Amino acid sequence: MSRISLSRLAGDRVLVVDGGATHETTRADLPAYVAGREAEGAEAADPPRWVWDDTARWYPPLLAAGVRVARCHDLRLGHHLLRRAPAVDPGQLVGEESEHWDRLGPTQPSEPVLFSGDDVVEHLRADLEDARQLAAVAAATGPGEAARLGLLLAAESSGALVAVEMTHAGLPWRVDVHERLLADLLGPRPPRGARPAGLEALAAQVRTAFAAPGLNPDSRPELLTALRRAGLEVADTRASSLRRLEHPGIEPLLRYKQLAHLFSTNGWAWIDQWVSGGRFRPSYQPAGSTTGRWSSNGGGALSIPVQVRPAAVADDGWVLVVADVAQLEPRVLAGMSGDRALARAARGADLYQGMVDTGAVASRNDAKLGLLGAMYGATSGESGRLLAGLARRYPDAFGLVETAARAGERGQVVRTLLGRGSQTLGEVPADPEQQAAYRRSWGRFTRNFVVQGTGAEWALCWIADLRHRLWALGSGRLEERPHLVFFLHDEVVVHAPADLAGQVAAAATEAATAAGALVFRDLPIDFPLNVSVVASYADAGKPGVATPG
DNA sequence: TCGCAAAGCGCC
DNA sequence: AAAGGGCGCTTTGCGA
Repeated sequence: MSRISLSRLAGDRVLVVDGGATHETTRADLPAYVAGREAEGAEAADPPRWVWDDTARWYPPLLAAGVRVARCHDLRLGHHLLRRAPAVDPGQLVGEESEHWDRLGPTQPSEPVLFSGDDVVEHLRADLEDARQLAAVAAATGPGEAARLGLLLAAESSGALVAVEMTHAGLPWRVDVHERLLADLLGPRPPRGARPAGLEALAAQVRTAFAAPGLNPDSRPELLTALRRAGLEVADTRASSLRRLEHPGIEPLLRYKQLAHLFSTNGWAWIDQWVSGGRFRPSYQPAGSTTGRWSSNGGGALSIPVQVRPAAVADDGWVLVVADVAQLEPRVLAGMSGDRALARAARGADLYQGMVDTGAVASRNDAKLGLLGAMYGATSGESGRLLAGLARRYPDAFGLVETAARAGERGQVVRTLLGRGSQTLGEVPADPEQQAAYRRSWGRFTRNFVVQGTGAEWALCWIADLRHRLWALGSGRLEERPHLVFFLHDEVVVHAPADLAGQVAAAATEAATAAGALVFRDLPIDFPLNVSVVASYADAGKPGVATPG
């Protein structure tokens, strides 16, 4: 496989290093060059791997020019990952310009790419950093570590490609449907700074019910005062607290809070800002979370509320294929711990039911409660009570999270299955009691880190594999073929021509199996998917069993 | 007047 | 029914 690195030089020149050969091109000529090498690679069934400082900077112009690449290596993500990887000697990453790579942050989508205050960072040599990263991986300590890290870097980089492609293609979004929904619930769009009529009417009801004529329901102190004056004892203004109260004003107040939230987070202003050309284009941040999960820094892609999902509608003649993994994290725990009993329970479509069927727990609810408690570090309540019994049934699985928790409490770094390391413990409080609480809290974090992080790795492998399968199903530009339009932790949405829906669904399932085999070689685990073929995202998962894991 | 923290709600 | 992990976003309230 050829590995071709690209670096920005002064002006609009680009340095291309292809093995031993070096030449220059320009930003304007780059798409044609990349397209040519991709075509050659496709013919030989061995596409090049493009090595660049930041996928979010190099890939958008290529896509805009109609050029899709098969694979890349994102040096920024790679550097960050390897610096924290316990199997890697950080000294391997030190060299010319390396301190700049240490400080490299994600590019902000709002930042104009051409303007940068730091000239050195703007012109880092990709080939030099690439050589260091390759050496660091090759020298990783421990059997199989280099291979696992290589897989992780490839998956992480592939995820970066997916992120840019999803922003490029966008999630199909029907503004007319969204606006009708808003109008039905809130009334017509109000002038800037004003409340919609629907909210104003509810606010009036609340004021009347609590005999508080001047009350602004958006103000927590004012609201608390009004509630107490009405004889209600309440510590805060959370909906869950309010729901416990008996008072005729509570119902309109809860309704007010719900609609006010919709208005401010996914109302007209949100549409103006994030939907264009019939597409919702959020900005994704691969590995934005310390566990390796993605985050998003614009548009709120991590929480497209159920309320507005009816507006996510496929184009005419197209469908949305929505696939999510049932109980991802418990399955990941089974795979990474090598726990045979839990793996056996994971064999069917419903892992929790599997635990009941093998006699480990009395009910499906107990299974869920107990496992979630183990992964999140519950200590008390119903969940805590179940832990001891489950720990005997699944010693390897429970042992793994328990070990991670103890390590975290001691201030040690923990790692995912493929080798991502956790950050180090922060400043520990001096007060003994506070210190103990802090350490326990950190232990809960590291306990969850190993499972959530490995789950993120499985998901990256899943979408990386799916991306290739989708590309092969069509022809033409990316957005003319079935393509990913949304990804969130354990769920994907593919926009596809209706006649390819069956093949897309099959591809998603095959990719899940492939990812399981890649990540959990020794103990392959089933990763059954719930797949829906729908016109609107809101209709996904309707007839199936909804059991987020 | 600005920036930040907390509250509160949404997603997995 | 709530608890336990990870996030983003908006508004409010407060201190500089």
